[in-house]
Amino acid sequence: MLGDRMLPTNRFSTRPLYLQLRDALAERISHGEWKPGTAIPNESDLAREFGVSSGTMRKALDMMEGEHLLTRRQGRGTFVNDQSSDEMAMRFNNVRAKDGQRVSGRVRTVELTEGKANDRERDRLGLQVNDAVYRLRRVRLQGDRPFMTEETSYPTSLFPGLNDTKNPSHRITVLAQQYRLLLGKAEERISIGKANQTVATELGVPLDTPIIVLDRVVHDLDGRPVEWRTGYCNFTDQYYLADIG
Amino acid sequence: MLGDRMLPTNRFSTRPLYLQLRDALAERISHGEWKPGTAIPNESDLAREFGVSSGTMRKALDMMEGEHLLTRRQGRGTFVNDQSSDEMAMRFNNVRAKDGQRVSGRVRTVELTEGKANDRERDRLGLQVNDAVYRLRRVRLQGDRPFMTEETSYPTSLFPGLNDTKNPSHRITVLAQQYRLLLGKAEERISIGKANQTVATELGVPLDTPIIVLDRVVHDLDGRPVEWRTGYCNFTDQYYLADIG
DNA sequence: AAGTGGTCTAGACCACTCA
DNA sequence: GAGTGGTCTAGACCACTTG
Repeated sequence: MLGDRMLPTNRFSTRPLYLQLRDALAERISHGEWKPGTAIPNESDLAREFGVSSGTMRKALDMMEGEHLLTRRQGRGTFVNDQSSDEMAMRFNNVRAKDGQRVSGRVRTVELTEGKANDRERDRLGLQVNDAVYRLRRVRLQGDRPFMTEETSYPTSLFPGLNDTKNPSHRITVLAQQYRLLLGKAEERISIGKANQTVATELGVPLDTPIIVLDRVVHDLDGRPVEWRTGYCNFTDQYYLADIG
Repeated sequence: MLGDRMLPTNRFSTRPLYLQLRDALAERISHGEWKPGTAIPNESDLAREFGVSSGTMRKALDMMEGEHLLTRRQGRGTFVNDQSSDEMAMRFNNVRAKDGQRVSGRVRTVELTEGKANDRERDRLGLQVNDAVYRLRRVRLQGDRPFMTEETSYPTSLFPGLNDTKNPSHRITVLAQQYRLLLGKAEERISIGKANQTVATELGVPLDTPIIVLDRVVHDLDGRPVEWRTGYCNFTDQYYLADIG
């Protein structure tokens, strides 16, 4: 029982305890109380601390493992995932080289600007009329060959001061960790298009070359849009791999 | 405890009980003992029948719900999913109309043939040199306009007599249910291509028109490939939506 | 009111890792 | 051998649906 200690769970709420626990533990991660890569207390200690049974605590921890916040290893412990690791960064990247390997490659940042969100940005990012965004243009290269040029928009409210950063990461997982956001799901729309002048120049292909357009929105754990990216891909040596589960 | 009754779980196996239970219950579905759309016994009755605690039985049932085999509804019961329902059929279809709705549309079957699996079929379907496949060619239409032409291969060993069927379903979920297969995950490779003569004719577009190529393998619950489909899409009014979890 | 799944408890024992 | 997560038990109580 909670007794009279002040803990972030509420016995009188109708929200299931294990969800309240998840929220409380997730907050410890996003607030930096539990740091990436470190171990957290074991299940029974946490259960005692929060005044719940270990089964209920386990349900919360298992859920968080499914949300890529934690990794549990039998005999070792429970660890906070480092979102800047390659493994976590690749979660949202479904572009593969012909050999099946995920493509990370080098990235060249072309431009960073700030402005009022336009119609499409407001739609995709769920913003209001006067909300502002940061816009980044980048080119991704495999070896020396550019295969994707992208335009990315971030709500300024979620990434304050991003424009003052020297080299803002091109990985949304890294940015999110720096700005203490926990990422959840994403969706990506894939269609076909033609290279306009800008895209053609940056990809080094003729004007009107057929290209793949990737339109991706990444959300945080609560479903709020965090990043909108439009990528223009010359998929001569790559393909997109969608897992259907 | 199991006592001396013969039940398909084994206390001496190292495989966790809840996984053995899942297998046993899945078998009841695939064998037709539990029919699509019907309710199965409640949790505590099942637990008693198998001689396990209700918590362990629950873990198996929850897992099967995650595998789209069952649907559980508080106050009502646990039901076997009907894989021929629209909802289940749409699981593997990520093609959307511009308005965001899933595209089902009409389907025209062009050709059904049988033959030895070629190199790519053996690769994608994990077949041996002398294994045979059924091949189906179809055209999918939205309204009166064809937007995808597809070539699909099925191992004959999994779909015996498919060539004698009058109108074999174009939905893998329906075929699987008819042939008592339980479906698991799928992966889809998306790339860009050009319409060859056949594709151009069937889609009603000029030769060499840029098209989206969808290369999909559907597996059963045990990970065995069940269907390989290559779709050639004229995505003027559609796009592909990938969920990233 | 009866029956269902959903949550929660308070343990026990096992499998695995590491000093 | 001490400590961890993974499995399993045998219940209790709650929320929801239906006759």
